[in-house]
Amino acid sequence: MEAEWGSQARRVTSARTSGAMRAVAEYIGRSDLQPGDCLPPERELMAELSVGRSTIREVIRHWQALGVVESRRGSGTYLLRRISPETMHLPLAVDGGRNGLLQMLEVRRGLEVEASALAAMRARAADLERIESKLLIMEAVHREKGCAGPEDLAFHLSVYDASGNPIFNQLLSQMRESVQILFGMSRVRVDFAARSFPFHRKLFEAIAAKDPDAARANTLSILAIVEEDIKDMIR
Amino acid sequence: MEAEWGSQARRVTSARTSGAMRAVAEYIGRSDLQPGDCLPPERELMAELSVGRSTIREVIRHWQALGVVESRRGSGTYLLRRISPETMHLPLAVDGGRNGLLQMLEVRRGLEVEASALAAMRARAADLERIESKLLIMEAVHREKGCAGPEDLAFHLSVYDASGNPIFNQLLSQMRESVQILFGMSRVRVDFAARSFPFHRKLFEAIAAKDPDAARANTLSILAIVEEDIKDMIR
DNA sequence: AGCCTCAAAGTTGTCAGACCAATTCCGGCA
DNA sequence: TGCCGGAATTGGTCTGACAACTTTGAGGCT
Repeated sequence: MEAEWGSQARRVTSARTSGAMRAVAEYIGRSDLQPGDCLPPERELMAELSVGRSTIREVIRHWQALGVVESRRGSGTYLLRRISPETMHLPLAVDGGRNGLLQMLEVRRGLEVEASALAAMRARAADLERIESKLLIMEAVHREKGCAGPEDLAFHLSVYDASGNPIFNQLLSQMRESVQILFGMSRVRVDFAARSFPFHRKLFEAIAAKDPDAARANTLSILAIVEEDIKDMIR
Repeated sequence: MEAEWGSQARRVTSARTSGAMRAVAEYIGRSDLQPGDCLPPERELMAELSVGRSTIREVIRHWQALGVVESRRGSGTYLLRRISPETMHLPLAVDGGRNGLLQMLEVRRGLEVEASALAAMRARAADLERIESKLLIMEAVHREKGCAGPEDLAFHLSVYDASGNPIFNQLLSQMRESVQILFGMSRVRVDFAARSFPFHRKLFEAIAAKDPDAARANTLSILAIVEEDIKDMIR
């Protein structure tokens, strides 16, 4: 027995273009092109798919908008991320300015908390080792220089990885990048988020103890400090 | 005093196209076009911006890929979401298939929990009224038919709105749609997630009591049931 | 041999014009 | 009034051409 749950699909691209889009996605999925490699030139794709060049260009523009490829004039079109025909794309529009930054931080909080909880539930010995090593590096650098930007990032990335869900890594990495762009040129005070420093060890301990709730709580503590400092800076 | 925090930006579009993209974004931002309204025809934009039609079309393809506009052959190009030149776009790629579905559900859990917590912190009287009315409708339909798909959706959407952060609505709506597409044609058992039904009232009460932690917990309860049923179905 | 210069080839960016296909609009007809 | 059919409008695609830029490699110089 079934019931309508409420949804609608619409055709959004015409036949040839969507066909070419699928073809390109299949080509990328089938080929062993790695990010950074060069796609075949437009004229070649055009001949291979038996479509006009404008159609090929619109397909490329589409993938470009989704961050899958990058075109360099005079050189070629380069793959940025591997995709396959089954890949789903969720374009996210975020307002610029103070407001968008704060909104994005709230979204990031939700993701970060869940990633930590998952890491606590699923981290294996190897994951814990990796996280702890990043933590030790971070603590050392922090003691020496008073801050530890890249090392902090490395620590959190290792937590995302331990969650076993690559989407968190992808989403949060992009959000961090966007936050820095909104900041303007990725420069911050040396003591940025320094007060969050002790909580990183507590987060690690919660993950090691396989305690999702404690991991959630400590992540919230870290982010509360980070967000407070960010709000200070954008004043 | 400053410190490098680690980031890089790159040029990705050429002069005319990016200029036209900005111009279209400005046009949309300045005009009072609402979602659903029709943009000027390509030939008109072409003349107005003094660029070739192919350039205009590539710009439109770009916004189309990002879900901002939709083109209908013979009719016109329609605005789906308002943007301005300051809007940032974070396209995310999610693997399809069973695995991708489960991963997406985990991401959704993080977002949904945070949205509920924010709603509990910020919901005003009008928001609570809206949420309660959706809840009552949902309960009524549920008692009558045994399920309440669209009404359940309406309830959750009102919670997202009460969070005061439109990104949650945008992301979660897209994820729900994607989940349904992965499901195959949006048809489910009539008793889908029926056991989560009582927790909806508890969630509302937590929000009304301005208790973020209770809101988090009840949202987790709802999602645990939903995820369990989904896992049953995709077996 | 090694390095520099520069022209040729290759590639993306853009324009113009034409035609097709789908939709919409409007006037005439019953 | 209401229906119908053709004209106008609009997006979709192809073709050919040229511009702007990068890469490559041959040739010459040291």
